[in-house]
Amino acid sequence: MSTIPNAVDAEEAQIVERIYEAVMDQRLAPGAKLSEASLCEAFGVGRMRIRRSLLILASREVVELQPNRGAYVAQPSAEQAREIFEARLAVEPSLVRIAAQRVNQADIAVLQQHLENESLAHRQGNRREAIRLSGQFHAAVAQAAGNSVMLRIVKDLVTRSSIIIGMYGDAGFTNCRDDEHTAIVSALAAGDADQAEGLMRTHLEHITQHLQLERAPTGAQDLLSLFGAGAG
Amino acid sequence: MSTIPNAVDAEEAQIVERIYEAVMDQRLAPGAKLSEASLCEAFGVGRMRIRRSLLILASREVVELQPNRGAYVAQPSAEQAREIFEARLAVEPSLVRIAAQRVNQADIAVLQQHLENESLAHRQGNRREAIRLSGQFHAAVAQAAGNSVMLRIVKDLVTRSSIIIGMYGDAGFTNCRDDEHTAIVSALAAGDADQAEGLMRTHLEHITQHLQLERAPTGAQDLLSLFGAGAG
DNA sequence: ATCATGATTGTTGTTAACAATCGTGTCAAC
DNA sequence: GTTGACACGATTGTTAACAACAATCATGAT
Repeated sequence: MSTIPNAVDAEEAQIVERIYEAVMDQRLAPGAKLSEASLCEAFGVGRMRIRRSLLILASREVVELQPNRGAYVAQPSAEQAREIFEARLAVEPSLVRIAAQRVNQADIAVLQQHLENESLAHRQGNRREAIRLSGQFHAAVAQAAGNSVMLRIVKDLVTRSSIIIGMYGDAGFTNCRDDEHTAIVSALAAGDADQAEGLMRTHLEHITQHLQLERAPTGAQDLLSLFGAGAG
Repeated sequence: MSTIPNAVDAEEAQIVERIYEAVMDQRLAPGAKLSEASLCEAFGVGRMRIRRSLLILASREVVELQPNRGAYVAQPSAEQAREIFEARLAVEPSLVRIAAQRVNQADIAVLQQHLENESLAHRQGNRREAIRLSGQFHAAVAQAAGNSVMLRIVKDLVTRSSIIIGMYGDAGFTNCRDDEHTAIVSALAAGDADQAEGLMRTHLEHITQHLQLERAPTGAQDLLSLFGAGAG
């Protein structure tokens, strides 16, 4: 599902996508520094590519560019967190309604496969994969709705949500409860738009309820071990 | 209302914003070429700034970056047009509902001032200003809703809508009918969320109905006369 | 006359060196 | 012992020159 920015360059899009995913499954903590030199080494590309990638990520507000200081993984404020989840509550119920009216058998199969993968990751205790898939489920719904514009919007919101959950979420709480995902897919398979919309709304409300919007940021990390030498 | 991208640089943000607005009020036609040299001359800045600005615009899909060919104002396909208006129909009714629940007297005053300005531009026959304000009304609603994340989303969608209307719209049709805007503001002032939502929905459906999704692109233009020598 | 071919020109992409800025550690003064 | 200034090192920002690519136009063959 390479839902990368505008078709600037394949290599560049891949860099953006990998940082995106690293942020999404919390391998990159909020506030982590993304120095140009480290990224150059990690991805084995010139400084220009890194610079452009960081600018794209900044324009999506996944990283913050501090002038003369460098790039850092974004640390949304409590107010921004509120706005992001309010946006999701405004967008995703409508989105799943659209999906319910448009899905075909193949889309359902894809979603069910996704549920399977989520369940597997949970059973295997693969926390990172579970987090990543949990977030990507919402993007998969957008994909099923057949609207790439909304897909992009949801993907950005979900990624920033992962950061927020990392900052303000309960300790053991990952991202979503997958049984709620299962219920949504069931409603989609039944073509019940009302139910799907309602389930999505309550699902998002559940996530929001597990946030404690008074917290402190985390630390930095090592980039080379994440991206360098065949890790993707 | 400087709702520019991430706080990269004031000068850069201004360049992005001005191109944004030029696209929005159709001074820059769909498919118009944005050569680096012309923009450097027009804005009086180095190539690097222009390059970064174009990348930001491309990541918002307002311009298209063709490798080794340059930057062009985007030309959304009929399918993309459908998706964009479907997204607006999914987002903006929910947004105006939020606004209805949250607006205070000052917000209403701002919106009414906006209606005033729209009306004035219409009466004066200032077509460009009318188009610009007509689009910005929807951003103003997002502002009234107090959600900067959704403001950003709506602003991007509205800008791309302007391109679409330029490509696929009826001849005399500008952007929105401002009496519908007036009705929405009235509903907001009355705090009637249901009515506001319904009015926004029908308003967007009206716009969609005035599109003829089978057309050809337009031509190119002169950039220096647009941005150069004190024109903004 | 039309089409293919090749040089030319203009534009974009890339690189590397340089300049500016910020954070840190050291040293002296209080 | 703490605080301030200063200098050093590291990182980012900028510029300019160069390379690569695409479009255009002229040329010549069919």
